Amino acid sequence: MDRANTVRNRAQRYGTTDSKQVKTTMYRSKTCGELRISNAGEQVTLAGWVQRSRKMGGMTFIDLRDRYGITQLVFNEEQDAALCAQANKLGREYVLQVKGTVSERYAKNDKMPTGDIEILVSELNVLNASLTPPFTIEEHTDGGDDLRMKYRYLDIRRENVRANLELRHKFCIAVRNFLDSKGFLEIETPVLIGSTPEGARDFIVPSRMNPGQFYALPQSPQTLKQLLMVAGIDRYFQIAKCFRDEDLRADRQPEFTQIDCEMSFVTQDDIISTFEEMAKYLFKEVRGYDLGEQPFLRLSWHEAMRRFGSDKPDMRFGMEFVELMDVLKGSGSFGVFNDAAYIGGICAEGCAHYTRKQLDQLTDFVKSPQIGAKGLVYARVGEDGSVKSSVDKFYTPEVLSQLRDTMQAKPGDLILILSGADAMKTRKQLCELRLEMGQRLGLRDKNKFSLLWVVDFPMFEWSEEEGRLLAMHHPFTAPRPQDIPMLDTDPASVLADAYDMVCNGVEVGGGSIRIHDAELQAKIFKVLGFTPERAQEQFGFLMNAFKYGAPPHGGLAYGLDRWVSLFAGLDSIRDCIAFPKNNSGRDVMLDAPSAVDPKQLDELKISLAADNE
RNA sequence: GGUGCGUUAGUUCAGCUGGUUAGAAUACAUGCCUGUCACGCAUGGGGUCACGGGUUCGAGUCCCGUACGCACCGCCA
Repeated sequence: MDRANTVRNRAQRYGTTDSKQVKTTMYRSKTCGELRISNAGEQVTLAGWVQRSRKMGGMTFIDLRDRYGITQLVFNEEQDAALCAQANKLGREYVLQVKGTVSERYAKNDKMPTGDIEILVSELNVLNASLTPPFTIEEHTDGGDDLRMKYRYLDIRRENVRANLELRHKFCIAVRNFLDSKGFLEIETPVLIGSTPEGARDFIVPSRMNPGQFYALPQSPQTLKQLLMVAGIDRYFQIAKCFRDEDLRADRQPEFTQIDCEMSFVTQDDIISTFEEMAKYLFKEVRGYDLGEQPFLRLSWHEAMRRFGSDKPDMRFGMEFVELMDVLKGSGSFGVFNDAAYIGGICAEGCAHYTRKQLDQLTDFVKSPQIGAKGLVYARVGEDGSVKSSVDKFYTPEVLSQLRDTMQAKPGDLILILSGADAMKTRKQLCELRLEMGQRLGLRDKNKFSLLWVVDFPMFEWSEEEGRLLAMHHPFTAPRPQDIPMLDTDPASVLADAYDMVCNGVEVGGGSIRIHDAELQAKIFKVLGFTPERAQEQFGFLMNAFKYGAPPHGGLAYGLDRWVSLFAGLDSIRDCIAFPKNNSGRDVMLDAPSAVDPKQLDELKISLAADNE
């Protein structure tokens, strides 16, 4: 890959800060990214870090780097032997200030924006020395993740990490511009709030002035933004830090950022159209990607599960599920299918040539512990339309032809089939297989984006662990008005006025119409297994507020880290967070969390269990 | 709470079926080199093979445990 081109493309794509915006200071008159051939002859002062130095006999070249780019410095022994000797002593990442003349290069480098010029240095100040960094400060570093996190301040000097942070900045500016133009007020809500047991585990913070009592950090500003609606704010947003004390993943951090929004006097359609417009604006403004005029596709949760086995389907490619119960159950002697509660297939176009080895790999994939399928049935469609499958001996050619026709498979296609006793579980397994095939066929292009809304989520889901219904979204979500009567008769079938925005198989935002009626809210808590006393104790502040004229309201929250990761094509949200936590929730740079001084614990009236000391 | 993979030079890694003094690349240091830009060439220093235990005549290599890292499942309203 041509490195200079990727740098230039990224600068265009991300709208990297124009270095000319950076004003002259005592330390420098120009940045390392802005000088061009038109500046030849100018006297300039630059400051930056030594990226690399090259000694060629009596000449020494140093690449000086700052946030804006790299400029080559040149020292010539014949012209100033003492200065050249000084330059030869400089190590990587030394901080320099240099004065000199911009001059046209004898040998130009068309791979870098400043490649036509160099600085003939007349004065060199070493502002600070540097130890040899533990990994190379380059786009393709030799450092592993752990080491990069420990020395994150060096990692951020790398052009691509810095570009991710710049992209994040651009994103936030665009968010503020859009929401401001729509009349939203940015309002900060507290970070020290009360603990609520519903949902994720809270991070808790002891209160010195109230011994034995604890604040909690918000999992989201949900209830506070609803109170702002009661307060008549009408349109609110906040770029809000949220905290959840759960296990981490590549796309999950214990503290993360939401674009949290709420609106009054709106229906689901009002919210969807507002935030769809916002999504299109952000894609165009920040990513330079045109999502077109068409409204996003909307799928009900049940339809998404039926057709893709997921509530966040990747719509960059088709390969929809085809249910095969009518075709394969009971029409042959294959016991596995005859006992199945669900049989579903996907059709991989042009994959009939897959070798036995490749098919075995796919079988191993679906049988792996994280997928957990029992086995994989496949059927190849030959060029003459004939079907050759792994279950040939159980079915007549007529049934297999019917399979081909039901799957709408063409000559050269490969049909992959999973079955199981639990329809939902099997669909999820088939979803994983679909994503794997999409990956293998190159259909999950990081530069292509496909968005949709998933709507009509179930209101509740059954928790085996707790033996009760839990709110699928959160307990403040309004049921669809037509489903409210079912709260008494069949709560598990009630659908919610809730919606998720999904991009490329990633949930990038979610929200709902909220309950604004104290009685309905009390009823939901009852369905969730709260006694009236406990509901009042934990959520009384909200239900009481509803009694003072709460307007109908609803909202949505975008996951900022996920948006930026998608825009930058990152595999992990860590790469767009300045100082992320590792897999175990540790900050390896600060070595946090850590034990505290016993004096601090005494002040808080906290004692630790013996086995923790 | 669980599963898988990993831990060897500053760094990224190789090291076979257990067998003499543990290698490569890169980084670092020194020297040569006047148009390099992944400069080149030569020389050199650099290792508690994560930790603890076990098997064995002998362990970087096999076994058990622990710690740490990454990915995933559970969990994440």
